[in-house]
Amino acid sequence: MPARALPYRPHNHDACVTQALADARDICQQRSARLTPTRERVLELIWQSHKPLGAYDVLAQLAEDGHNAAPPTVYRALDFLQQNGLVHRIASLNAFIGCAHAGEHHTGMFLICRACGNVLELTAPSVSGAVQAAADAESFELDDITLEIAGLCPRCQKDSGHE
Amino acid sequence: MPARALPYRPHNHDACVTQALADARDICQQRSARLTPTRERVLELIWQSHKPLGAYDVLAQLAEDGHNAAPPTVYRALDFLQQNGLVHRIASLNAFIGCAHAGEHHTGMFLICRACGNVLELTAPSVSGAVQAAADAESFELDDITLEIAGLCPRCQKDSGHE
DNA sequence: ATGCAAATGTTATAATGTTGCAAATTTCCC
DNA sequence: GGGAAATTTGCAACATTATAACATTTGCAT
Repeated sequence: MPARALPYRPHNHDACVTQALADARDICQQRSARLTPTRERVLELIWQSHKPLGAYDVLAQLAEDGHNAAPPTVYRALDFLQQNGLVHRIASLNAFIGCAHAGEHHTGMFLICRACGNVLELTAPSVSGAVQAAADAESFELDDITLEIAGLCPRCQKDSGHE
Repeated sequence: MPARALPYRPHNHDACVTQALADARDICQQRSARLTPTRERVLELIWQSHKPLGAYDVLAQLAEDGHNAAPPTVYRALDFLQQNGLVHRIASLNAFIGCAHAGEHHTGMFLICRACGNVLELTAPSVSGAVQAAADAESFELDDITLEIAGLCPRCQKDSGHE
């Protein structure tokens, strides 16, 4: 039993957050990258759910903290977190989500439920392999893959049957 | 010899444009969708190269035509063209590119050269298959795939060796 | 011709993201 | 510890991308 698809199931989400923050601290330690309070707080905010958060949403939440931040503060924190593999940007949504495989050197693939908004990050070697092969066939030197799947998660498929 | 990867090679680009416009007229005819002058002109502008064009670039070019258009004009034309499978939006670039397989019911995969900016659209059944399988494995009902690969095209790989 | 639906025009505004520079903080080396 | 260098933050202004709302015009069928 794979215990997969956490975002789509009820779970103790505090554990997600705690784990993510602990991982982040470890990773930054290892790379001697500075996980400053603002950066850590932004990461925590991003992790508050499995729905991607826009930069301006983060900004608004910081404002609720009493932190009177401007957009560059948020974008810089997000850049840092991306650089260090702690969050991903979802291009099709202009939003950010906590990385579910921080540190692991992976190619993310995102299943985005257009009903509930939750996102599941997968690592699918067969997909990366096929993409790599397709790029090779064109002699294209692959650098970065954006792979975002929109659709309906299992839970929302059921829900749509009987409103 | 597959004669592939047209965008990355010298070619008679006027033929691309002519063909694209002819295809568009056919397709719109079949679907009784109205390819109005503005829409057709926007499509032509998008096809002026194999580099994706931003909505505001299109707007600027329309302005050069003497067409004093506002953003909604362009976005509406682009929406129409997307609806009818004539252009694709590249989410990672916020830009639009002519569809290389108009009418064919395909899942686009885009190889984006970060040096020259050209984009090659591929149809790779093995990739779509792997993606579909990965989605199935999570019981996710797939709706739409965004797959954009950034990297270096063959030509630009060579060029970067000897400035 | 008239009436309806689709398409376009127009104005304003929302949402997202960046630049540039100054001030503060941390690091690192002596 | 002291001080130069580098990193991080604050801040103001601005750039880019996209949409809302409503009026007007056009195409087309009756």
